[in-house]
Order: sequence, then structure tokens, then C-alpha cells
Amino acid sequence: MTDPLPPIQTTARDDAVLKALAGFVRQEALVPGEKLPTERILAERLKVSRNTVREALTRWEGLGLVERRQGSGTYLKAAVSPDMLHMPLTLAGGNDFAGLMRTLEIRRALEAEAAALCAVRAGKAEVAEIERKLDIMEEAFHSRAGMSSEEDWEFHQSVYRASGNPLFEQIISAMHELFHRFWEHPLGVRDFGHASFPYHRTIFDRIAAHDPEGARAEALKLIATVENDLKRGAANLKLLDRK
Amino acid sequence: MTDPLPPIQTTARDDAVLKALAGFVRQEALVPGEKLPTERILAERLKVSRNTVREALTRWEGLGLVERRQGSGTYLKAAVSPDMLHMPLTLAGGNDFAGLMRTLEIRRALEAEAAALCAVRAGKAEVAEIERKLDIMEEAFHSRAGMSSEEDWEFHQSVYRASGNPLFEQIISAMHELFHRFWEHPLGVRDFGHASFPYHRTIFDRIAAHDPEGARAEALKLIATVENDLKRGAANLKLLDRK
DNA sequence: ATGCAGAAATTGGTTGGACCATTGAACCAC
DNA sequence: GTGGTTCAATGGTCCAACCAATTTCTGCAT
Repeated sequence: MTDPLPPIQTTARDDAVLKALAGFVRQEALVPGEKLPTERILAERLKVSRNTVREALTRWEGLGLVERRQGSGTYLKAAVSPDMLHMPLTLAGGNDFAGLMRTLEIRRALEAEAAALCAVRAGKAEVAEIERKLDIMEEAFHSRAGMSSEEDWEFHQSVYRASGNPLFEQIISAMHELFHRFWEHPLGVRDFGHASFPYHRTIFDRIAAHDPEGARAEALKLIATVENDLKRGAANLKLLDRK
Repeated sequence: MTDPLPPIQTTARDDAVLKALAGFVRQEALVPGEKLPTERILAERLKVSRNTVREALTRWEGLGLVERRQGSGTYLKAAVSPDMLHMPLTLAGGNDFAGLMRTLEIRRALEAEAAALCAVRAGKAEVAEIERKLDIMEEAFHSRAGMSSEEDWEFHQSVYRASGNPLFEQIISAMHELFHRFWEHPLGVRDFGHASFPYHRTIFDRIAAHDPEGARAEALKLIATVENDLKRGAANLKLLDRK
């Protein structure tokens, strides 16, 4: 189905720069965190203007592949391979309550599937790692008498990782930053997330028992409690508005 | 849990440009397809260098919000609102069989949830629209004696739309082109997708009956058949390699 | 008038050079 | 050591010009 006559590329300077840079990263075996050559050096070595290099790097920065620090340098932020696919999503209106509910629906979908896959695939090491995160979370919960979003997030991430499919973690991580602020001070509901607490262990139990459908069901229950909390929070806000 | 000392932002020129431009788009009520001011005009009006304008536009271009055509102008490509959230995803390695299976797992997660939500929310009009797409698909199936990926895709899209959450369609559409090439010539399996055909109607039945869990279950079955077809295809390829 | 080829204006793409702002390391005084 | 100071390196911004693709205008032939 490939176009038999692909348009010739007479000018694609910045794209060529990115391809060359991707090759460089691969050849030098750079890992996230390392610094790549300065813009001036790249411009000189690639025989292009520094502005062109900057446009290319701006694209990668927008994709979250690199991070630029003025005065310091440009650093690799994520693994880069030549056959990667860019999927820029722009979600309109994630700031209000409705937008938050929409993102939560996506999370419910992925959370349930990740838990099910995890129950099938997680080996002993992965199960142990999840249990470790679960213990840490429960410890934090009891000592501070409330949900801790940080430890909670760590637990879920360990599940995503053990699912054997890195896409789950990528997508949910990208969304996580989006509603992070809401997660912190969630609409004035004091014991936010309290109701979801017990389901973390039930999910783990189903995963450890290698029961995919059970894990899926428990994950759905967990998200349902979070949804209820959110709705309660929204109701609170309405009351406040009306006062 | 918010960082008590967030880093201050002293300079954010291009970001400011984007914000100003977003405001401009909103004020002028520009819709996708319309042309926005030239870089030179923007630079003059915003009192910044044309380079800065270009960096900002490069970011938007990378996010798929605008399209630049040399000699013609810069055109709005998607709706833009000031409170939108960008979620650039870079998925490594979607070209091989394993990558395809990974994307399919994401699709299974979203498909099941979308079907369930659809069963809850779809009104009469949405159900009718889905049935229309289903009829078209079945018609194409019988006349051509095989699955038609185009009509099949249309059906699923109508389900995503009726879910009431645009994120489903956005995410899956972005991934769709990823495995589109595979979808066309699916690994040498002649009756690819054949097994999934009946589940389209069972999904629709569950949606029309407003049975979310039933719809979820049927959607899971459908994806399972596609997964099996894919595995068969992979086995075929292995045989071919060995010959 | 009409149609069309070529000139001219428009617009994004690229270049080179300059300067500013921030960073981090080396250095120094206490 | 601690806290400034200096200084080179680096990303951020600016400017002015030119290139390349596109669009628009112009004028001639019909």
C-alpha cells in the first residue's frame, strides 16, 4: 500500500538533522540522562545552521525526548530508536471536572487490562516487587492515616510494568502529570481515596493468584470508588458555589 | 504534596508566544483549515524575533496543531483551546509482531471500556448510527466475502464516538495508522478477521440493550479472535522463514 | 474578453553572526 | 569549609539577508 511515487525530498533539513542525531545517539549508545553535543558543535558537524539544529531539537523537546537547560546543555530524556512512532495527543479541556472524569475513564480501561495482563504474566520477581510497593503504601496509609498519592502511584506503576507491555506505563504516565494537581488537593474531599485503599490488596491478591478476570474486576472496583469520590467532590464544589 | 518551592520561571518567550497565539485563535474564532498570520506579522505584532515565533510554531507543528506550507502559509489543523493538555507519546518499536501485539492490548483495553460506556450512554440517535455502520459493514462482508478493514474501522469509530468520551477516539485513531499497514496485508492469513465478524453484531446488541458488562465481554471476545488471527499469522511467517 | 506563460510578490526555510541570560566550575578571600 | 567572584561554556533571542516553494498579478497572443 506504499505510495509508488513518494514525493522527493528536496528540502528536509531539520528532519535530516533528527535522523542524523538519532543515528548518533544509537551509535554512541547514549542513555537517558546523558548530555548530547552542544548546538554549535552539531551545527558545525552537520554543516547546517545552528537555527536549523535548534528547530530540530525543539521538535524533540516538544516530544519529550530531550530536555534543554540553558547554560548547561541538552540532555537525553527518553530512549530514542529510529523506528519509533510519535503520537501527539492534544486533549481539550482537562482542567474541569468533566475533563477529569474523561481521563479517569481512560485510566479505568487501561488499569483493568493492565491488571489482567499482569495476573497472567507476572513472574515471582514481579509479584514480589508489587507486594513491596503495596507494603510501602499500606505502611504510609496507616502511619499518616490517609492515602498517599506518591506511594499509591508507585504501586500502580509497578503493576503497569509487570504487565509486560510498556505502552500502559507510557500512556498512563503521560496522563498522570495532567491531572496531578487535582490528585493532590482533590476538590476538598478530606478522605479522598480512602475508599479505594482496600482494593489495592485485593488486586494484588488476584494478580498473585494469576486470576486475570478477578484482577480485572477488582481494578474496576477500585476506579469506581475513585469516581465516586470525585463525584462527591464535585457535589461539594457545587454547594460552595451556591453559598 | 505540591513542591513548596517550585522553580521560578524568568523567561518563557516562546511559551508566551503560544499563549498569545492561542488567545488570538480563540478571539478570531479560527476553525481548522483557516490560515493564521504570517510569521513576519506575528513577529512584528508580538514584538519578538521571527526566530522565536518559528520555535513556537515548530512546537505546535510537532503537536499536530498547525501545518506549515512553504510559500503558502501556516494553517490551523486542529481546534485549539487555551486549557488544552498535550500528551506526546513516542512508542518505540511498533513495527514488528511483538509491537503489534502490544498495541492490540491497548486497543483491547480501550475497546472494552468504550463499548461498556457506550451501552450506558448511547441514545437512540447514537444506537441508530452504530447500527447503520454495522449494516454497511455486514453488507460489505457478504458482497466481498471477507472483512473490509475500512467499514470495520468505521463501525468501531462510531462506537468510540457514542461512548461520550472523545479521548477514546483520539487515542485509538492515533494508534490506528500504526498497525494499518499490517491490517491491510495481514501476514498472509487469507480469512483474516473472519472470526471476529459475528462479534460486531453481538456487541451492538449488548449496546442497544444498554448492557455495559455484556458489551464489555463481547468486545473482549472480538479482540481475542483478532489476537488469535495475528498469532496464526505469526506462525505462518515462521514457517515461511524456515523454508 | 479569454487563456496562459512568465514576472513579481508572498511566505515559510535556511544561513551566519551577534549578543544576552543562565549555569557550573575554578578560584579566591575569610 | 563557607561564601563570593570571575569566567568560560551553553542555550535563548535577535537581526538581516537570502533561498525555495507557492500564489498572485501582468501582459501578450488568440
